[in-house]
Amino acid sequence: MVHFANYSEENYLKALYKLELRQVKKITNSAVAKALDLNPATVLEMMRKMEQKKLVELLPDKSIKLTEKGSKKALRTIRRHRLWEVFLVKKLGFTWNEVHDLAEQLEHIDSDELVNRLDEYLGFPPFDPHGDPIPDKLGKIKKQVAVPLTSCQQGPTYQVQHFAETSDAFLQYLGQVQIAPGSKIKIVGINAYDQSYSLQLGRRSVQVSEKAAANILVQPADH
Amino acid sequence: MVHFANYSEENYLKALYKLELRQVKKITNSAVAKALDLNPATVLEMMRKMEQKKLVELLPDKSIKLTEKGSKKALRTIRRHRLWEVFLVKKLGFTWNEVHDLAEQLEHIDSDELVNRLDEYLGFPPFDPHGDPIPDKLGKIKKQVAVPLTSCQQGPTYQVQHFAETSDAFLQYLGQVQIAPGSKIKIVGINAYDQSYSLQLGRRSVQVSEKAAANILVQPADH
DNA sequence: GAACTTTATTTGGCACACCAAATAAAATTT
DNA sequence: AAATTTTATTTGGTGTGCCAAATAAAGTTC
Ligand SMILES: [Mn+2]
Ligand SMILES: [Mn+2]
Ligand SMILES: [Mn+2]
Ligand SMILES: [Mn+2]
Repeated sequence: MVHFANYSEENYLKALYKLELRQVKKITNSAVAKALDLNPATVLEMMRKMEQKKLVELLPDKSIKLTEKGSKKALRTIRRHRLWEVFLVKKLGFTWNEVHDLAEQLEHIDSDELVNRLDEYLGFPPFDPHGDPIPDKLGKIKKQVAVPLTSCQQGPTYQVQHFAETSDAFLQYLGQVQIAPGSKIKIVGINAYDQSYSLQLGRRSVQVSEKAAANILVQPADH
Repeated sequence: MVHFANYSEENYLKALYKLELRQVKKITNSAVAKALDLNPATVLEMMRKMEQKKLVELLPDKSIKLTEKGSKKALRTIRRHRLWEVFLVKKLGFTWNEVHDLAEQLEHIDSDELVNRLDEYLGFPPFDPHGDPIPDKLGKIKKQVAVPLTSCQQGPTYQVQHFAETSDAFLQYLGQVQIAPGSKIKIVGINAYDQSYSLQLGRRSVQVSEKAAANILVQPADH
């Protein structure tokens, strides 16, 4: 074969889409490199190729933007990924935390017919096992709404979207506990005495007040 | 990723396995090249790498032989291929002639856990939609038995294995109609008057007597 | 057994997706 | 505004799989 479909390209598109979703202000080569664990030089090279293919625009301020075509393509891959995840959990009995890496492979299987039949077979599920919305055949996807951490359960991983407050004090506080847009958070427990939240961020444990938690807006992490 | 699992290697292993199954007397680089539609130089190069990895033996007479390790690995890929084919037909409603190319992609998804669960989900099917046996978890596969063309139906493609007669006259006859081990045959019809068989070989149509058909031993072509 | 034909191997190259190190440009600090 | 730090880009690689053309070896025919 030697030309392995669009394996890499699809991964770049997904990464870009997710950065845009996270409202990263300026999507740079290095941001993408970090997201995909690649060298910035590699990303730059690829971005130029993808610009040729009209999948991205490289703006004068060096930021990268998906074109309509690029977005559509990213959503097709995300659709596949999430539908395979549903299949693995619902039909093959995997648990939700086992399926991501497999879906990372399956998402690149190149056939719209296959994915549409899979969708039908699964009963057109609107969400994947992690709570993320599944784009439909036409690429329409439910807007992901960020919710305050106070309305979330223990267990799943959430990703910080933005904050409901912008005071210096709050932002400084966030810096202190190292919570930023993009951070992945698990709720470990809620203190029965003062309603404060015990959170897990990677290997770090932090404690935040209920007030703070109410201002942290998250959505289910899509893995 | 850049190191796409063992995509190519798996395809070489499958091709070698199938050539051995067809009892090709001497499996050469060019035979493999033809089977995979590659340049012989490419195959040679790959064979040397695979020899290093103890997947094949390169014999003094320049023939290629799978090692035990190589065979096992080939069978794992064949198992995946055939199970996915069953899935596509039984669960997603594809027809048996639509599934091969998809399975060609799916077979390279790297997870034993996945394929074993799929096997279970499908109820441990012994055969794929083309009638080929599916190796079990341990790589055990039912010996494929060749049957006379006279016991086959119209429609599916069969592959010639060997012949029940070895007379010069018969072999010469086969040469004339260009039927050889490995040939793919479809039965187009059986003449009601003399029981002769109308066969399709690629784009060639040939007519053989019932007597000849009885001596042509075939098995379902696995695509 | 010489000539020819076929098959195998070597050689040099290519595309893709990647990286590390050097340099250039931009942003930040002082 | 200089100096410093950070970020972006260029440059020169690498490994994997592939090919075409040249050469070498083996087989076949005469
Ligand atoms: Mn996932
Ligand atoms: Mn992926
Ligand atoms: Mn098949
Ligand atoms: Mn394959």
